[in-house]
Amino acid sequence: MTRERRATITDVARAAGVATSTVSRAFTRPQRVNAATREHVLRVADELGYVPNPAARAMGTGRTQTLALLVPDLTNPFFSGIITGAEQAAARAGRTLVVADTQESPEREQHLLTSLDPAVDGFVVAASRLPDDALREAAARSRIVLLNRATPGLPAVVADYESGTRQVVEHLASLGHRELVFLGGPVGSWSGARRWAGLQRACADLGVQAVRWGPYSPTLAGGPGAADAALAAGARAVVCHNDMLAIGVLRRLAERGVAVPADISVVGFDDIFGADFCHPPLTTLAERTRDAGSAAVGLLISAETDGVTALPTELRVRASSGPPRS
Amino acid sequence: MTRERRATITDVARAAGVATSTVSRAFTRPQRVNAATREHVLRVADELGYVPNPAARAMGTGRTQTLALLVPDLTNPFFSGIITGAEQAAARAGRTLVVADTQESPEREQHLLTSLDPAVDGFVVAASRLPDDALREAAARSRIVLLNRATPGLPAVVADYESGTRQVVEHLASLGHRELVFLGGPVGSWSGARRWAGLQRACADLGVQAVRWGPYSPTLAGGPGAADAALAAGARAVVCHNDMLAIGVLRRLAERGVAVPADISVVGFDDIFGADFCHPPLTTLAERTRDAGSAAVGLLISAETDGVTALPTELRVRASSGPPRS
DNA sequence: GTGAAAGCGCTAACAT
DNA sequence: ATGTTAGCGCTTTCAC
Repeated sequence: MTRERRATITDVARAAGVATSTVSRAFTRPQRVNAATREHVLRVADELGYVPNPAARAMGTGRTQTLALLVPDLTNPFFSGIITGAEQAAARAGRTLVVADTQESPEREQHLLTSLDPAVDGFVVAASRLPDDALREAAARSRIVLLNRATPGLPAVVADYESGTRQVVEHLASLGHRELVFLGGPVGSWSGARRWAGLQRACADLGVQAVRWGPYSPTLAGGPGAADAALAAGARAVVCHNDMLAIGVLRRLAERGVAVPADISVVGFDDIFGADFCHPPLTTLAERTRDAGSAAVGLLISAETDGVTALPTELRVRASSGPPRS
Repeated sequence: MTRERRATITDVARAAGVATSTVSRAFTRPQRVNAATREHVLRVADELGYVPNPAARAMGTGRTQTLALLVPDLTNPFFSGIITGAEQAAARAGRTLVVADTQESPEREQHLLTSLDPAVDGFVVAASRLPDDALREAAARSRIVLLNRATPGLPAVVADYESGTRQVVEHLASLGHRELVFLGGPVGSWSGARRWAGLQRACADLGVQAVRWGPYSPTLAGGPGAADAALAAGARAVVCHNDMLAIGVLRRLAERGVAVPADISVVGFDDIFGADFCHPPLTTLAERTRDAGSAAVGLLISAETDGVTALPTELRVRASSGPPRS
């Protein structure tokens, strides 16, 4: 099968009887070319099936009109919302989005940041696992917006964990809980640290005892270990690092015949797909992931160089939390 | 903040005291350059933080080392597996993957196929909504591999629906069901058509009555309408276009106090994230989406031009299906 | 084995 | 308003 050679700007120029620069302008600065000529050029281009070659365009301008989104785990539905939001915002702005999976690996994240650099105009890095100085160094080369991670000097979009964790604690306290266990995720997780810090502050204010256990894997697979530990210690309310872990915990508790929420209340973070139809439906702190994804892309495009955008969160109370059985 | 200018091949050549062509060769044809020179060049390049510019490379060669994946709906977890598999296969092969959402729109799919064309070396188009001739036309310009869609002349990766649907019908028949209702998805859906065709054949062979209703939206939102219709007609077993719809149906049945599976059995397709922890856990035909994604990318890279790869499916029997209450 | 030089398709001065 | 021309960073003949 022989593929047709793509029409170039030169082909269009020749067919339209104008210079290549006119064709170029007709596409990039329509107002800077006579209306009639523009019409004509555009029509000829269309007939020839001409589509500008972004690689060639990138060479002259240095801008690729492409943005990269780095996520730690493509299979985690939490990031689906972010991807969707980012993709929409990029598409709206006429940019192409490249999505890459860092597989929770700082090395791979670092590698992508350098190898993709010449190919893109900037990065949205979600839940970065990189140390602050590595991020700042990368930011000296490329435009970077952080998502659910913040470090001084870099623009970031984060969930408002301060208010969010307070909502969680108030909810549990109002149900009569006086102590809670935080089932923590990876030690290096920035959002995990913020969640725990917020919970602690809120607990202190509201007279609730809080302890942190873990780390547990922030996946369904982390559930059994976390659930067993909570059970062994007689916890009556657990707050999990994220929904994946929380759902894993729920499943393990069901296996072991433990009643939720009568025996133990379970709360998660993220409100991922599935949190409302697992059993029992999960009480969780919802983040506006679509908005976060599109906000991050927006910052990237507007060339923001600093500042933290905090997005509101919302506690979704479902059946996994309730008053402790006395 | 002034960003450092990226080192170019010229910088490396100058610093290493060789010609640019030697630097180029050191990267692209390591064996065609003296080992010592190569070492030296590579070391200098590393010191300068040189990373080849893919856009420039693309101009000379015409290959961008970038592949595009088009999906109808990024928020559908079914496609998460495909994205993951495709991304892994692309990364393994040193390619970059671009993911775009067609939003179930043939027009947008068409548009992406042409506008992205010069930017990528080929497309994986998942669950294409385009008519056969539009696909063939696109394939004359770009390299295309279809996923869960097939049309003569184009390479494709599909699930083995023939065997899969038979497993579904055998399962229901073995439980004592003598009739089933297929709650169909979008009319234009190729996989929907194959699923229905397979169900019909299997039903004919096994003496089961089958009727098709719909179309319903293949989303959670499609559930209520589909469930209500099934209920009104007294269906005892429904097979849904996909898991999203099936879970929507499940939720609606729960709302209406209908017992699953005693009153009605529900079966889905895809085994998406959540299918095993919704309530009751959903019996569904699992497709190997990760494998499908990576297989499609593999075909793209190996420049396959035709042939259908059928991937095995597996029925996951869970609690949503059972014998009808007599 | 290595260098010199000609493009790849496009944009952006600079002319006209 | 439009044409001319010089690159952008890299690969690739073609010489040496």
